[in-house]
Amino acid sequence: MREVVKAIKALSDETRLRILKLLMERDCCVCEVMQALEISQTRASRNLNMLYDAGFLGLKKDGLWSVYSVDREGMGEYMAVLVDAIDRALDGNEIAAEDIERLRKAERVGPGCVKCEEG
Amino acid sequence: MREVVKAIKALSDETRLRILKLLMERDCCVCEVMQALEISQTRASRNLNMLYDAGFLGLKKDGLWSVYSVDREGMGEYMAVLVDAIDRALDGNEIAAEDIERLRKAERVGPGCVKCEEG
DNA sequence: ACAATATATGCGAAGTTGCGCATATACGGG
DNA sequence: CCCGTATATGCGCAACTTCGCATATATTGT
Repeated sequence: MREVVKAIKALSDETRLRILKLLMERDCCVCEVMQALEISQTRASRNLNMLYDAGFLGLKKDGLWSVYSVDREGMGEYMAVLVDAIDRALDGNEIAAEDIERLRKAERVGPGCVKCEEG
Repeated sequence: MREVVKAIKALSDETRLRILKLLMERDCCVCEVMQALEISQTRASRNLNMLYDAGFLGLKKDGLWSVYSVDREGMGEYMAVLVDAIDRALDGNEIAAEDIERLRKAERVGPGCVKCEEG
């Protein structure tokens, strides 16, 4: 029961839903998530970690980068169903679409980059 | 997006997951939920209302009683998927099973009843 | 109209969450 | 080994949540 609540709590936040939807598009490192969602590094890192901690995401270190991905095999069966429900619920959502659009232009650069200063 | 977050937030609490699972067993009035979950009247009423407000439950007034039910037709399609996921996740869960067991012995009585005083 | 009962709600206290700031950690290049 | 870069984290504050108490509201029977 505790685990189930934890999983759902991980999904009960707009930032994390946007991240999850973004990662369904493709795997991302923290700085790409920052740019796509136009949020701070702390915020991106923390929320990614919450989804990871709840078991929704996989993490692969690639040099300096932490690359997160939606881990459909690793998560419990009911969690995959939850992910599908969210995917469906946010299909065509404007905010999510804008996030994905910005992801296209994102680069693997960090806090000091021009794009992040602008926001 | 706001609606989706609201729906998931409504599910992100142990009490409300127990209530939802209980109502999948059968429709209940507030006092039955109180007894089954061994929680206060305020707590039962408030959490039922949150699930109702998010669109998961239907409400039918029957005299003095407010009878809540899982409203699969009324809710959005993705919400029904969420409900199914939770049903699956809590299948065989001990706490949920005990709630259902107590529901069998529950009666339509209110705050002043012996059963509620005991808890 | 009044009493009894089932449910809803305003308010406040205690706990939790989200997140910015500053800083720590980890990694690769020179 | 030192520096620059990408990510993680301790701390603290502001906002939000949960829930009990007391009370309000609604409904039924007399």
